[in-house]
Amino acid sequence: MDKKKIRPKRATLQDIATEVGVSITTVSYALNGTGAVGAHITKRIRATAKRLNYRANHSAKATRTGKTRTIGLILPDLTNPFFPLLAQSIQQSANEAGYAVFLIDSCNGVEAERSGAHDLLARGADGIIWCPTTGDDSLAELREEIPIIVVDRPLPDYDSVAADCFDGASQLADYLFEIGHRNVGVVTGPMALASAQLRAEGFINRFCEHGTIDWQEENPFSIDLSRRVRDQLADSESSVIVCGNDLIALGVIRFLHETGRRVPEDISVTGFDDISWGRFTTPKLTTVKQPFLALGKQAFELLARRIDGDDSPRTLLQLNMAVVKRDSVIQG
Amino acid sequence: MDKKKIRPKRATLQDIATEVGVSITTVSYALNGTGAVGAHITKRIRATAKRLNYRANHSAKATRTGKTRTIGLILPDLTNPFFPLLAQSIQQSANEAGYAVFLIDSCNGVEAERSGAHDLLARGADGIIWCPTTGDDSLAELREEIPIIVVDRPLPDYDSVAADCFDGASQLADYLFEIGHRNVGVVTGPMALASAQLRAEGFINRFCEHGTIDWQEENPFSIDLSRRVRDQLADSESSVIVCGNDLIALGVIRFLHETGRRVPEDISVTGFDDISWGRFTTPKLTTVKQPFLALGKQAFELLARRIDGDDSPRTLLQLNMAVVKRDSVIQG
DNA sequence: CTAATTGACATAAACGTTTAAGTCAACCTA
DNA sequence: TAGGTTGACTTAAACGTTTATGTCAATTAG
Repeated sequence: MDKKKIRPKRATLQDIATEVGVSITTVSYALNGTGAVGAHITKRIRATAKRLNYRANHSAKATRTGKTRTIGLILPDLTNPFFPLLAQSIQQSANEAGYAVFLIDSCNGVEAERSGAHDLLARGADGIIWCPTTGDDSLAELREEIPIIVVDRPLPDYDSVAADCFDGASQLADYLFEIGHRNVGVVTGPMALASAQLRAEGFINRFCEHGTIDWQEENPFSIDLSRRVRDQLADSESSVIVCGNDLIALGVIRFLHETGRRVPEDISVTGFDDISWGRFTTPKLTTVKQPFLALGKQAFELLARRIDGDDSPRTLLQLNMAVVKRDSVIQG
Repeated sequence: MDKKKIRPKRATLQDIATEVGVSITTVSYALNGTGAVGAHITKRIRATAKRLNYRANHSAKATRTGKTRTIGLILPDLTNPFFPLLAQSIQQSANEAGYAVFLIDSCNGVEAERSGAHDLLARGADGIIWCPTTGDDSLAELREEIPIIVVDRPLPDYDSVAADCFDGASQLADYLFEIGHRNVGVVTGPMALASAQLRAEGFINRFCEHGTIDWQEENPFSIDLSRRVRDQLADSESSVIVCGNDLIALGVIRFLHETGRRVPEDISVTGFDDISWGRFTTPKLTTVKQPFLALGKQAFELLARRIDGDDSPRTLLQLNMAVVKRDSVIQG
């Protein structure tokens, strides 16, 4: 007769209440530990809740409280292994605090970024952690409506949590200089992104104190190299190529390999981020390590404070980086 | 005086209603196009909605309708590049249908899998697409409460959408035989997983018709190789190593390289999945291609039908695979 | 011994929606 | 012209919670 297979309706507070013989209120108080309820009744309520397999209706709770204990995480490209690591660390901190995280891959699209953020808002996320695809402030219109933390790529007018790329790049410069390199080629990331720019400046400022930058070229944060970069590489006589991130470095190593030059025997290469692939390539990649765990933790905690109403001034949190010495660099 | 910075309260149907001078109901009807409302009023309602920057309160809608138009996606490990690709394709289909997707990385933990699913249920997801970490049916208790589609790794008692790994592996066997290989070593994935098992069986069944399997060993779907696998590889005199997925293949190539054997000159290697890294390694990986787009599309569409109440019998959907011939294999 | 306090519960309003069931005028039909 | 139909809108109940306020007995204070 009735066509629809009845998915047994979820138990509600009401069900528990009638079963135990108390009011809905008491059940709510008992389960949330938010009101004065006798020990005995509490025990019985807990028991029947378990027996009826009660699970709170989050939507209802949300309409009442206006809080969903859900945060959104908008990342540019899960295909870049940096981001899954970041996502995992954020997810971990969030889960520990009882938040669920809603991960959205904007696939490097500003439009997807915007619509994803709107979705999050519509679904009632309490806050958003965002890594901007471009340098654009594409979420400007939402800034007043929901707390947003920008991660990895500092953006003006937002709370930001990022590794101290400038310093990390300086450390890399020191290291390369120490082991004898004096001439470098540089492949930066897209200079519109703060993170790419800071890396480039940090390195160049320091290295120029004693060494020389043979050439500098821009490339997307991708393993695919632009024509211009390939041309520069083909002609380069630098002893080391410094890359804006690991992906670029892998692309560079691959190109050098294809054009018959050995890494690191003929030419050294450095990356940036320390994604896991870097340990498994040949040669193993020398790079600058992102503090993934700390990054996720700090970003989430800052967001949580904002959600709880903290309205102290905008923050820019910088975390330390460190050079990871592996095989793609030898003495210059 | 009042400490909390007032985030301007979101506009509600009520606000629009009083502004226009009609009832809440009319506004709801007009905005959803679900009731009979005059053209003129509709236009005015739309206008003021836009002016007040109205965005529906999704939680409230959800408590009333019981639908959130949100689906959950539980994947084992975003760090494995197969999954971001899958996630992107599911996300695309879902977004086109007006669904948001809630991505959860279970980090290969059964417990995280379970708690993630509970979170989804609590947040009122309408359905779940799940790729099981192990062969365990860890979501058994939820099967009656929410539609669940298992993807990539068919599991009994669930609707499943997966590539036809058995057939794909058979094709690979045909190809290798055709170009002259007669002796292979096989590194399978964890045989507890249906996908790993089907790949192994599909290959072995077909290849054994004319060739011989020198040895077979199990390894996690990871770039790290177990001691046993490394030992087998060190002694192996097979002309080709067939791997359970691309990650394993990359690990194998790396190990062979470290132990002084050239790929493919000395020994050929095949992968499975066709993750994007495979195009950028040296040598480029010969593999069997997953139909990512179709996989995501079919999985989502099946889920959507279930959400809409379709209760036809359980489905197992198999999608075609194809061998991708690149550089890691030469004639045997 | 009375009055104030406390502990344990209940009542009822509220959150922002959707939707079944009215209402009421205007139009059509016969 | 009486009766029915339609179109445009409203009323009010409902979804499953939370929470301010109320009630009433038992305990405590003076």
